[in-house]
Formats: sequence, C-alpha cells, structure tokens
Amino acid sequence: MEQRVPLSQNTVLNWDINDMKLPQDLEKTDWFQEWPDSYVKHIYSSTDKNAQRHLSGWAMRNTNNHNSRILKKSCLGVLVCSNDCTTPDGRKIYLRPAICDKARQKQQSKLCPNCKGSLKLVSCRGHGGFPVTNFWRHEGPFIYFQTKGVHDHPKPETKLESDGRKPAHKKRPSIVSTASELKRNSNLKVPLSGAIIYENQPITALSQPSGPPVIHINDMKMDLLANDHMLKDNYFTENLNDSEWRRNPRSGSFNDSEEYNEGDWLASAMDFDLQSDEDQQAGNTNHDVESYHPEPLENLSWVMSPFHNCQYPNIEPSLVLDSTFKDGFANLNFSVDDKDLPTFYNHNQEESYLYRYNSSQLSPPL
DNA sequence: TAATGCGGGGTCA
DNA sequence: TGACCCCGCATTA
Repeated sequence: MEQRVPLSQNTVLNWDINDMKLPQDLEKTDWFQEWPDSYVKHIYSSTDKNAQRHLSGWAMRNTNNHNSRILKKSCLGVLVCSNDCTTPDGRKIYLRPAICDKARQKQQSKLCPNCKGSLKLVSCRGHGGFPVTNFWRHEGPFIYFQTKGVHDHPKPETKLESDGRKPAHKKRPSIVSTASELKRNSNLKVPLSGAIIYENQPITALSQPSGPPVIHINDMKMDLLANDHMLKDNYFTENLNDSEWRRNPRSGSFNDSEEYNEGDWLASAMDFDLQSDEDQQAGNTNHDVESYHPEPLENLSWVMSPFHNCQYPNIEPSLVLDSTFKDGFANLNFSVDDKDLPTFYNHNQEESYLYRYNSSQLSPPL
C-alpha cells in the first residue's frame, strides 16, 4: 500500500496553483480532505479517486476560468430553512444545494422538511464577497488542490446524505466509501446503521483507494454556533439574490417567496445509514445498533495533535471524527476491532485532532 | 435526472 | 487584460 503521511505543511508550501512549475519531488501525498477551508493547499496522488473526481463536502460547482489546465469550482453555499427552525432533537436544516442550476431552482421551490417553511439558499461569500473557490490541477502523478476563501456558512449535508435522501435511495458513488467497503478493505467491523445522526451530521466515510479509509463526522455544533452567529449577522434577513448581490454586494434583496411542495427529507435523513445497497440486499446485519456495545467514553484515551491532516503511516483503516463527536460518543454506533486502529477526532480543520487509541496505548486526555 | 466538465461570452476594475 | 460570473451543451453515472 502506498504510504501517505501528513502534508499539512503543504498549507504553507510556497507554491500556487497558477505556478508554471509545481513541486514534483514529493515522497508523500495528502489524504483527501472532504472539507477544505481557508487558504489551504493539498497535493493528492493522481490515483486518489476522490481527488480525481474533484469532490468536496461543500457543494461546489464548476466555474469557468478559461484555463483548461486548472479546474475552478465555486461554492454554492447551503440551503437553510427560512424560519431557522430546529428539529425536536435540536438539529438545524442544512441541505446540500444541487449543483445543477435547474435542480437547484427546483430544490428551492420545496419546503423545509422540518417546519414546511420555505427554503433559502445561503450564498457563500467567503472570498472577498464571492464564493470560496477550489482549484484542481493534474500534473504528472499528483493532483494539486488549492482553496481560496473561508466558508462563511454552515456545512451542507454531504453528497452521501443528499443521495441517501433521494426517493429511490440510489446512492451514487461519491466521496464516500460504504461501510461494506470499509469492511472489505480492512476487516473493520463498522456497525454504522442508525449511528449517524449527531445533530444532523452523519458519518461520512472517505474512501482512500490506496490508503486507509476514513470516516468523517461533521462538526455540527460548530455549525450551529456559526449559524447562530450568522443569524445575528442577518444571514436570513439578507438572503440576497446571488447575481444581484454580486453586482452590488452592499445592496440586498429578499428572496422569500419560494414555496415547496414535498418534504419528509428529515425523516429519511434520520433513517439514513452507511450500509451499501449490496449490504442491505445481502441482509447484512453487522451494523445493527443493538449488537454494538460502544466503549464507554471514560475508558478512552485522548491526545491532542497539531496535525491538520489525519494521516498515519502503516495504519490500515482510520476514522476521522469531528469534535462534537466526543460529546455524543455514546450515541454513535460503530466499533473498531483493530487494536492498532487510532480514531481521529477533528475539532476543526484549522484546529487540532483528538485521537483515540486503545486505552492501553496512550495516556489519558491532555 | 443530476453531476460534471468544457467553453462561449458578458461585466467590471 | 484578468478575474469574476452566467449560461448552454455534451458526457457520464
């Protein structure tokens, strides 16, 4: 297996996506990052399937930069409830905007799955008033990635979640590998069914074709905080029409006339799990919640790491989890048999990670 | 049907 | 001219 170690230093490497010559003498490549934010750079292997597909947790659409060598994508923001409603279990509605313009228009004509209010698209303006942009460039054995801007809105649901809500439950291959793939790859027992939803943010497993599979849980509390903050910043009272705002960022227009005709997304999202269709058809019940007995939180060992990326050499599978996962750990339903398997708790992409090792391997929390 | 990539073309500084 | 954007089209899943 190709060995990959953190390239968090890439964030400060002195290269730019537009450079004529990009660094080529790399021994290691980055792990795929589902939620790149800020002005970060990554260098992925050209064999990385997620990088090949230019995937992102953010809803990114293609933007023409008239440069066929560099693919540019801009963030579409997040679809929120205009009532800023909260589900009975304290979740917010953060839907993934459709990439396709037509689909997105149709999407905005629908109703909030929770309160049946209208949905509003919160535009991303994290890059000088414009959407955050991602750049992809394929050069030789590497795929260079650079992002410009800081997302100023909550994370939308992932493609996996979005796909999971679709009526036919057709799950297209996306950023994620399924639990069954994880198991196939690593003999990892991952009972994820019903495990997901901690404040509306399911587990997302990132496939790593030549490296450890990764599971990522979004940091929903951060999102909630951010959302609360943004509410105060009139995110919803100044839900501007994109084009109008871009023409005149200091003016505003309301866009609250959308209606919506179908719903119950939330219910399907809550029922969503990471089992593949194959697993479901095969009646694979390894994921059953009832059969899983999570290790008590107090028995875990925690350690802080400054690494931006979660990568460990010679480790087969890994799990990447966000910070609030710690709080809700007991509610999550997966297990890891591999005694050498560390679990990473991503506090924030710009912050530290908490690792959980087998309690015999590491010291108590720092 | 929607995601994705490409490319034409418009606006603005 | 460069950096934005929108839009339509073709391909793919």
